[in-house]
Amino acid sequence: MATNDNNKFQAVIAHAKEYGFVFQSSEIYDGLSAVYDYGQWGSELKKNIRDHWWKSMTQMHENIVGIDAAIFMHPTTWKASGHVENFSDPMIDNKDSNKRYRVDHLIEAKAEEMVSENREDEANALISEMEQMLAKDDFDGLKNLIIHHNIQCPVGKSANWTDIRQFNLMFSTQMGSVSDDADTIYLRPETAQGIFVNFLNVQKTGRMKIPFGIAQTGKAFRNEIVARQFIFRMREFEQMEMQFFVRPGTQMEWYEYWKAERMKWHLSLGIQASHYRFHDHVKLAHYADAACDIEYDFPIGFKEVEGIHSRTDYDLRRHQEFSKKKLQYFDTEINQNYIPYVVETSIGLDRTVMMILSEAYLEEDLSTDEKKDSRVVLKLSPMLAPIKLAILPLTKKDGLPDIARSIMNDCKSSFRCFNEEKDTIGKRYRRMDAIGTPFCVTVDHQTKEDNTVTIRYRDSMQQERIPIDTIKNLVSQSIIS
RNA sequence: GCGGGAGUAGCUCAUUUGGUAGAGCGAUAGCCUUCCAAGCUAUAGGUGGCGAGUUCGAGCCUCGUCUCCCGCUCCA
Repeated sequence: MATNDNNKFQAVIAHAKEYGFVFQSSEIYDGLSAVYDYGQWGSELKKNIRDHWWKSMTQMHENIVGIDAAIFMHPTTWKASGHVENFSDPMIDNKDSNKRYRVDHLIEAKAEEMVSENREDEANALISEMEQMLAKDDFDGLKNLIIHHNIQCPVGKSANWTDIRQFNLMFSTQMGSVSDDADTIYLRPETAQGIFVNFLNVQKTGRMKIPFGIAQTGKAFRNEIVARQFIFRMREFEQMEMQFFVRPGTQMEWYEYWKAERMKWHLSLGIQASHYRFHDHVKLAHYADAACDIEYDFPIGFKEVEGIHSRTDYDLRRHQEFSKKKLQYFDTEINQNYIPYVVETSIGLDRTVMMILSEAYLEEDLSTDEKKDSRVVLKLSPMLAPIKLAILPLTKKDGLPDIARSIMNDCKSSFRCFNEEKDTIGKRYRRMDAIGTPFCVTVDHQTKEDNTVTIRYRDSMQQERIPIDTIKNLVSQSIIS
């Protein structure tokens, strides 16, 4: 069921800041809008998610290899991909209702209205006029079109419009010497194009046979008009993408395969199946012949975390046109040369962090008849937890810290450990709960007698005695992805 | 970006009609040595988001600016 619990969302955000997961960028300078930094535990969590994805996609799929392409790409890349054309939508605001609209959406709505009134000819004329103006970036002309046809705000029925403004979603910067006059380059708005332009390199040097995939994780940048909701929509964000190249005509079976495969991965994170759903796209992007999202039930409702798109041969075909290089594959099974079709899986890493935190965050009431008590716990999968094991001497005396230290030294090359002597044992347990540490072992006086410690499990809060020399293996087994 | 709300210590908040800021929790050090937060002592931490104006005097009034939250829009 979709929940809409804004308090929980705010609580998760506050917790993430308080316990060193996520900080606002440049906070001492009042921050930078919609840019965030990962702190000491957030960066561990994020890295663990990325590593798990990388292993699942490459190591566990013999026909998928990874690359790491640059953020800067030749400017023509973005002409070929369609981003120059499609990533800058003219917008207009209504001064009375304060609503903002995409100009093309407004005019298209008017055209549909005309069609419903049996004025098809007028509608077609309007659309073609609009398209000419859009192609020329003729904003004055477009505004005149809106005024001339008395297009009103759907909400307030007002025709009191601002001027039309362009919002380019790509960040640009200058580079020393790019050929000709095109010295403006863009920060990539998606990682996918780095894979497409390397298709031939990887296929030939890796002797890859279709079907095969290329995976990549990395930063992408979008100058969002409105970027909000914490790390859910950031201007600088990280994607984990895989482009799977297939024989034309087989794309739908691979599309279904990857829908199932990616959902399996999501469930491996330890998230309830009922918190996920597929959302099939009805209106498809210009490059797709099928598309869906995997949505997670955030405290603010179901939101997209991952997209799975059947991109046809659009990208490779466009790059072939613009680069004039043959981006084709000779399929010896059917003796044919073709441009491969592509099925893409594209997941937002930051959104996944947000998802994991939302799922794991729990405020538990531990009150008994005698005493009121509660705790905040992150029930993270051990595989993802920033710290795997806390090693706590019960007291600072009697040599207990030395024993704790030797356990620490024995384990820390295998996984992230944490050693702490301060405060009461209960307080230390609760602090570990708050950052999701799955295991705590406590060194007490009995340890000196028989080399055992108590291990305390985060989720159940139960304890049991185990020999010191079994600790490392127990924790190692639990964190295998 | 537009409209609405907000910004005082790490966190949650207080400071009567403008008279140069306090508490609890947290943190640090020590005591206690205790297996599930909230025992004792001490210490640190704020030019009141930032900048300007009005005033003898601004946390409080005015303007600008930055950031956050809610709605519109877009998407990974």
